[in-house]
Amino acid sequence: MAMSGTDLSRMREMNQLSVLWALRGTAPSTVTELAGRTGLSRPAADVLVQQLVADGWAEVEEPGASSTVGRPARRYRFRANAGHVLGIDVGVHKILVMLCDLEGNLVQSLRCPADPHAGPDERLAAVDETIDEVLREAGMAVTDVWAITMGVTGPVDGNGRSIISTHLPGWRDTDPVAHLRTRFTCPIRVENDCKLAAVAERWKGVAQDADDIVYLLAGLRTGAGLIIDGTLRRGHGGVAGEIGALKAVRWLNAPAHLAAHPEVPSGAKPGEAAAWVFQAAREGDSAAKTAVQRYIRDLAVGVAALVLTLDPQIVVYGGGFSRSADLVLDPLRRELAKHCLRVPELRASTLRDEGVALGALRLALDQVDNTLLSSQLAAPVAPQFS
Amino acid sequence: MAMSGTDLSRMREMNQLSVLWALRGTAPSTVTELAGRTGLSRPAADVLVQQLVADGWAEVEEPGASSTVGRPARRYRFRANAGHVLGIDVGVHKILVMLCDLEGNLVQSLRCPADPHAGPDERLAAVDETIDEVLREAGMAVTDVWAITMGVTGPVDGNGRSIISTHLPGWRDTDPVAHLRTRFTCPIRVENDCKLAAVAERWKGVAQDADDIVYLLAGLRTGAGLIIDGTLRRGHGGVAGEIGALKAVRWLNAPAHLAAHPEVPSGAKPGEAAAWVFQAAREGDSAAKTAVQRYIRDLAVGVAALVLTLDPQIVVYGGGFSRSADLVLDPLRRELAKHCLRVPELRASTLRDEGVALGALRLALDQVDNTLLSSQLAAPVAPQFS
DNA sequence: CGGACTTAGTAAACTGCGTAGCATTATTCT
DNA sequence: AGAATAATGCTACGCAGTTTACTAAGTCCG
Repeated sequence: MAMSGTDLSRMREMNQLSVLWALRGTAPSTVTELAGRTGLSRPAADVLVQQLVADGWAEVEEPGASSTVGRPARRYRFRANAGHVLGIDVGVHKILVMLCDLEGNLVQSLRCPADPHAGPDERLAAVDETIDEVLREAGMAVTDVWAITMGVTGPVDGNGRSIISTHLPGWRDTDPVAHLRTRFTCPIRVENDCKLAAVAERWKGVAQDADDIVYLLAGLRTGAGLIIDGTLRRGHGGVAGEIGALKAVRWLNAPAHLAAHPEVPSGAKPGEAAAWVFQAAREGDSAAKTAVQRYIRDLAVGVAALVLTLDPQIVVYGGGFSRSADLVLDPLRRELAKHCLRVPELRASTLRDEGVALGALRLALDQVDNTLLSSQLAAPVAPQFS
Repeated sequence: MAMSGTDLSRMREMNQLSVLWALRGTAPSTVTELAGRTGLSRPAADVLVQQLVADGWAEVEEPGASSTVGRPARRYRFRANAGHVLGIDVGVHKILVMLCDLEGNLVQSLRCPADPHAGPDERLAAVDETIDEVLREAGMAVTDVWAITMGVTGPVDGNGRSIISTHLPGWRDTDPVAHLRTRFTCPIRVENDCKLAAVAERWKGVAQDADDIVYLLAGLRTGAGLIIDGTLRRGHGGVAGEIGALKAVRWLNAPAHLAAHPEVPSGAKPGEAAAWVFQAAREGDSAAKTAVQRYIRDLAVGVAALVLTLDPQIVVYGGGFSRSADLVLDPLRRELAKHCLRVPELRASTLRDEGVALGALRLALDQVDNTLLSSQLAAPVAPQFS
């Protein structure tokens, strides 16, 4: 609560920001609309929006065919393409790079397969190539990128370095932020994949209406991302949500139930085996149904621990297994009812394998908002460093 | 981020608040000091602080013997006794009422024993009597109280009604907020005791330096209160932290280990039995040491679940058993090291049985800050309703 | 003991910002 | 074509904080 005194120039800054926020995320607006939305008088809104145009934050749309009586109004539009941000999902098997503008509209994206055994140098080189390709196709230069967020598996510290464990080979000794800094001068952030996917659900997924969310990344590995009071929570050391480490919580073993089915086609990869068991269960195979049941029973203990701790409004079931959410949600809900005082809503993610990259985009956009659009409002150029 | 436009009158309001915040919690200040602290010019700080004096928020201290060169300055002081708040701890065995001024200085407090079997009407009557006695001794009228927060055992919903379970007999069907509203028109809040004690640790306890805190109320019942990013978290339904409900977490049984010692003096109450076992363990009794060990082992599972979920900076061990923290902290730390990825600091509370009431005071003060000292700054009178 | 020095308090002029109100302009309706 | 409607542009106004200058009230030192 360290309020500080304000003078007139700061007031103008605030009002300019207020107009800018009123401009964003809406259809092109007239000055009168802006005045109404900001609570400012029309002349004030007018000079402020014209300043925004002069600075390059907004652009004018001259009146066309008017549909109503009276003099047609000029409309002003936020220049969403003044800058762009990158969201990157570095997975074990794939790399996904997305580029969007300042309003979050997807401009370009590219998925490229990755060698699961590739070391950090090789993997980062593949990331670089994918980024280059995306920028090339979008016709962007390096300086058009205002922020980058990258998602990786496993816990990450405040500096973006992997700690404790990760399934990216050799990643423990890598500093991906430093790598990206050799090419980009904008703010760069590296974050855990579950946490990013959680952010994505609140942004464009099934949890847009909630402020307290537990997101489950369910696949061969199970992880969680937590949003409390609308904000992603990392914990003091960046390992919030890693409930699977508790021995009483059988998250490590839970997916093993699925692989243990006796009739799984030999030679199937683990992920395919799980999908096969889910399908068999859907078709009535009783051994498969038992396997799924056991998986859910073990999964539920960890989810219950998270739910009892946080009392969220919504639990989102995402990750690779969310394609089989039809088999999981109802039994999981019943299991949770056994454990929890208050059972939250349970929803299946619909973001498929794009959640991590989308969440990365959102965090990068947040970074831009905090750096450029809050404290001081300069002309639109890429912010430096973080 | 719904920024709204500002005009000059609002700017003055903000600056007045800024001066008020600069005035609070510090020694009486000169205008020059205020100007420096707020970033305003000296004339501006001057007229603003004089307005605060006129409104009754501040008072002047005429210059006395000056210790430095130059003309001695008038000093201005926040009028902390312009209003007061009540913090109430309604326990099973006792009622504790505290009264403090707007800067949090304790003005009066009174503890009075309660009949464990008393019903809600009788208990609330005792609360009323204790409040009256405190106000009488402090020479305060009902209208001098600007906010009240009351702590009770067990989960509480957003309206202050007990849900799920509580150990106050008959409390489920009581509306304590409505009861207090018959006498007080100020904002009233009823909150779970663990949560309040957590708030107290961050305010005046051992966790003043942390923003992410797990507080354990350890006694015959075990409970938890969570502070994340400096804010008390209730969860969507008010049951955040109730990890003890999980069967894999043996919090219900954990204290039973202490009572099960074969040589506990017969006729001892459960609380005394636990204290006896702790003392015996301290003196080397091996059966007692085993009992404590088992208690800690079971306690640790639940704590680990909370810690793994939230990754806090500090875990505070409070509640009735915190007198025996010397026996608990080190073994608990070792147990946590087995379960957790990152072991947080573990500290013992020093607030004895005053934590709940202190936390209640703090929340009541927060309420005053939000109502009176933030949006609009009227003359100092008690806010109405909540 | 008195003048130089330091700091506080006060009053004026100045600048900047948003508001209110009115004239002007562009379009539709009759 | 003229009335009605709604946006735009312009000017005078009031208010808040800053700057600057000056006065008041102390201390320090020769």
